[in-house]
Amino acid sequence: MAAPTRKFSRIQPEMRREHLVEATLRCLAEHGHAGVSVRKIAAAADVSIGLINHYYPSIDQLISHAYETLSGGIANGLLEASESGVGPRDSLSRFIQESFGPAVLNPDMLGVWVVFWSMVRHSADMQAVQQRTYGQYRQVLERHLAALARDNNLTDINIQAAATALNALLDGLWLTWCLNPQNFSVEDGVAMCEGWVDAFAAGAFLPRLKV
Amino acid sequence: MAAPTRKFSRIQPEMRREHLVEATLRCLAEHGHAGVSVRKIAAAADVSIGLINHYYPSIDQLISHAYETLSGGIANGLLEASESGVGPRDSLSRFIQESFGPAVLNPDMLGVWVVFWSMVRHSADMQAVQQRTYGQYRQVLERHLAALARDNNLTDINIQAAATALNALLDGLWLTWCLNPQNFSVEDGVAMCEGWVDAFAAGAFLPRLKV
DNA sequence: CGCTCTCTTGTACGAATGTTCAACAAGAGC
DNA sequence: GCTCTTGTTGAACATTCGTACAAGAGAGCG
Repeated sequence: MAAPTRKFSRIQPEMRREHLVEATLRCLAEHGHAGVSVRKIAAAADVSIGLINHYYPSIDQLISHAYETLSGGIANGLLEASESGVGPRDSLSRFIQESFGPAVLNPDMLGVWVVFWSMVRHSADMQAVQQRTYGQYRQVLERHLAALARDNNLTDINIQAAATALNALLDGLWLTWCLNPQNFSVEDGVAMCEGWVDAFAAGAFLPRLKV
Repeated sequence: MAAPTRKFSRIQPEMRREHLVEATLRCLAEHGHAGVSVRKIAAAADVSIGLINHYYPSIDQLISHAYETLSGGIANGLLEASESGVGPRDSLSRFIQESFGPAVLNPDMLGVWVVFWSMVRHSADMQAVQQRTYGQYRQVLERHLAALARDNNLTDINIQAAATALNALLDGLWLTWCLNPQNFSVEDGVAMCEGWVDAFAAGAFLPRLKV
């Protein structure tokens, strides 16, 4: 009578890992820190509890892998967006626009990042991922800022510090907005960042950021 | 022979609450999210497990109280520091200096704030504390920035957006530094913020931040 | 001194946690 | 069609969690 329903299906390890990471991110976005749970993630991925530990010896490694995946995805999005610009000034505008896009600026995401940050201090793996991805972000900004400085005949400026500042402004606005989206509008956020880049191009930061 | 050692001592409710909050902050700084534990906090405060629940019906309320205490303390420190300045420009410098002082810029603190932020989304109490304290920070910045704008004959500038941006720059640098203190030096951090204020005073943001 | 109030203690309980492991079954290879 | 590999399952374990609650003990007051 009842057809013997398939109890589970096999998937290639690579696919399964991707599948688990995706479920992890969904779980963290929904439950925040409470989502760091083998059982909750297993339920979100619709697999058994044991399968998680089959692929990841400990749950920390799954979280770490999810961190790397999310960071890499966003870094790629920002890189692609900025590369599509014509000239450094336009590239920076696209970087800013993408930073305030729905994929990045999302209150649900705050719950995810907060989990990651909380683990950076106690996990060497997470520290490594953090440093690598932060380096990626800043490197992209440094390249465009350096080109912009050259275009505007700005010399002896500390590009690394400038990229750090712009990145911090973006991060700070992101954090502020995620904690309470009513703090400011997306347009104002973009305007504040664009204003910073304009000021940079005009040499407004030169006196403080000499190399 | 052995003197009957006192098993515990009574303290006035107000003092006890302060004592518990202090232990909570120490616990969060040391253990991060794992520090959100009645047992760990009780051990840190050297009291019994039950006493926590005597003063706080649920642990969330203790965390919320700790959030309010820490935020209020830092807000007071920043307010006092900035009030000691002569004129708006100096006040802002002192605000910046204090923001990069050891009481605020401390990697241990990141673990504490991360716990608070993670609870903001799911707790109305925490949301209320967040909005109140963020308003305090920004209000102080708005006052000094408005005075500085007046001194420099800048009109029709969106002071609220400017305060948001400066606050975000401070927060973003704080976050970046706490995640990895080797990202930049404190002096560079101060320089980037001072540079932003200089650019603001020079009217560099006027085109983007018209009211 | 003794009474009383309540601050404080510590056990108890059910629920949820991460990890382990033996058993099952899907699907490729022959 | 059979075998074998291994992806997958789910029960079991010790641990930790937050909260409840009855009993104990400090300290002020009569």
